[in-house]
Amino acid sequence: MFGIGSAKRKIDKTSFIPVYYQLVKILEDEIHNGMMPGDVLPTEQEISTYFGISRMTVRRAIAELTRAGKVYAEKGRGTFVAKPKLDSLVFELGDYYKEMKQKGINPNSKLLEARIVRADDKIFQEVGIPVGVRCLYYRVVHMVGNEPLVYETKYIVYSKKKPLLEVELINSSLSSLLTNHVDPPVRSKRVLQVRMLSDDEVGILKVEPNTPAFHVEQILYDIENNPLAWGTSLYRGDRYKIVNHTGWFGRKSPKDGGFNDGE
Amino acid sequence: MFGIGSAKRKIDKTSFIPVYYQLVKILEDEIHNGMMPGDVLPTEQEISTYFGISRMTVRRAIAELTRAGKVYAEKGRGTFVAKPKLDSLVFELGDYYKEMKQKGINPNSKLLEARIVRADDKIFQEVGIPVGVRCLYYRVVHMVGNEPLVYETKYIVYSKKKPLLEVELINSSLSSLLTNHVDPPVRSKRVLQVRMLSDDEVGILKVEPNTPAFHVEQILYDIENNPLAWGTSLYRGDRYKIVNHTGWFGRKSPKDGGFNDGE
DNA sequence: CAGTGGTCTAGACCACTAT
DNA sequence: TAGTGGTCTAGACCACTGA
Repeated sequence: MFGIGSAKRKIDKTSFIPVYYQLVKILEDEIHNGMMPGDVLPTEQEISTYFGISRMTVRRAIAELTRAGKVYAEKGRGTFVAKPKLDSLVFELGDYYKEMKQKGINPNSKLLEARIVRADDKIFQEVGIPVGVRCLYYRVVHMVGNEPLVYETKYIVYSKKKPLLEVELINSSLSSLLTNHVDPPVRSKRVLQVRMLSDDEVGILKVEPNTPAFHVEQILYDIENNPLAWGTSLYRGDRYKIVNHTGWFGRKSPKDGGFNDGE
Repeated sequence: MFGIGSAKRKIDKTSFIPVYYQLVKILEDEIHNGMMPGDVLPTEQEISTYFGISRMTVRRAIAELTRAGKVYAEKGRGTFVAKPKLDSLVFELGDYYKEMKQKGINPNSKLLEARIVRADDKIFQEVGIPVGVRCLYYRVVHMVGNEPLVYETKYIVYSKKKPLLEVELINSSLSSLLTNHVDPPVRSKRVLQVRMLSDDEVGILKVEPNTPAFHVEQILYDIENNPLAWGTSLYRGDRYKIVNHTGWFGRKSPKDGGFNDGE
C-alpha cells in the first residue's frame, strides 16, 4: 500500500509508545521519503486494516499530521500531502530570562532605578493608565559578562500587595510579577519596532552612536481591560537577530524561532 | 455542576454544529466568566453524563481547549484552567503581498533590475550556492502610492523551466516562484535583524539618512538541503511595526501578529 | 483504594465527492 | 451509487494520583 519503505515498519501494540504516535512517525517517514505534495494517502479504512488498528486511532494520527501542516483532508475525496508552508514566518520571543536560560548563559542584571511615581499625561496617552495613579517605575539593564545587551523600562500599577524584591524586579517578566495581584493580567499586547537609540540609551548599552535597536513594548491588561503594566525593552541591534526555520526536515528538526544573540 | 451561567446552555444534538464544538464554546464561556486559573473543571465523566454525550466527544472538546492553551490536564488528578501565557510572543509575518492584501491595500511595485548572474564567492559564503552557478538576480521595490515601503533583492538558482514573467517576479514570494521547479523547496530559513540603511538603500526607499530598517533574509532549500534561492527584504523602520496580542479575550479576539504599517 | 485522564476498539450514521 | 472523511457512541483497559 505504501511506497518504498513500506514493508519495513510495523506497529507494536505492546509497546509503551501509543499506537497513534507510532503511526504518526510511520506516515511522516512515508511523506518525507516517498511522496510529493499533492499525493494522496491511503484511505483511513485502508490504513486501519493494513496495520490492524481501529479507524479512530488512524484518525488521531492523521489529525496530528494535519495540525502539523503535513497533510490536508478533503471530505469525500481523500487525504493529501501538503506543500510545506514556507511563507508563513513565525518569530517567537520569550522574555529575556527565558531566552538566556535556553542558551545556558548566566545573565547578570543591574537595577538602575526603582521608585513610586504617579502616572502623568504622557503615560495616559500611550498606555491608558489614568493620570495620578501610583505606579512602581524601574529600569533594568541585562548584561552578559561586561557587555550590556538589553535595557528595560517598566511601569507597574501600584497595589497594596507585599512589596516586590529587587531580585524579583531584575529577573522576572512583567506578567509573572503581576500574577498574584488581586486582578491578574489576562491579556497582553506587544509591539515590535526598530528605532535609533537616544544618547542616554547609547550610554547605558555602551554602543556606538547611530546603532539601531529592536524596541519591544508590552502592555498588560486585566480582565476588565484596565492596563496593569507597561514595559519597553531595547535589544541591541548589533547583537540580536531572530532566526526562524519552517518546512520539512529529514532527521533532526531545528527549533522554531527564538531570539538569538548576534554571534 | 458549573458556576453561574450553567443552567442556561444545553447541547443541541440535532444542530448542524458538531456537538464537540458546542461543548468547546460552553466550556470557554465557563472558563472566561466564572473560573480562575488553577480551578478544576468537572471530570470528563461528569461532563459526559451531564450533557448526555459520550466521553470521547467530551475529550475532543477538551483537547481543543488544551491546544488553545486554555486548560491543561494532569493524569490521575483532573483538568484545570490554565494561566494565560502572556510571555510567549509570536510575531507572524507573511510575504509582502499577503500582508498588503490582508489590509486591502493595493500595492504598486517596480522591478528595478533583472538579469542572469553567476554566483560569486560572497554568495557562496553567505548562502552556500556554489561559485559559478547561474542565478536569476532581481531587485524589486514595493510602494503604496508614491511611498516606497519595502526593497527586496533576490537570487534564484537558474533552471531550464519556462522563463519567469516580470509580473511573477514582482508579486510572488520566492517559494511560490520555485514550487514548479524539478526539486521544489521544502525548507526555509529566515533571519530578522535590524540595521541601518546604506546610501543606495536610502535613495531607493526615499527616507532620511540614519533611518533603521527591518532586514529579513530568507534562504530556501530543496529536500537535499541544496540552497535554491536567497532573498533579502528591507522594511522601512519608520513605517513598520509588528503587533501581537495574547491571552484571553472577552467577545472578540484580535488577530495574532501581523506586520502593520506605521500608522 | 477509588477516581482521574490517556488510549483504543468496533461499530454507526452522516455529508460530501466522483463516477 | 460507491467511496471518502467527519462525527459520535458505549463500552474497555491502562497508568497515575491521592487519600
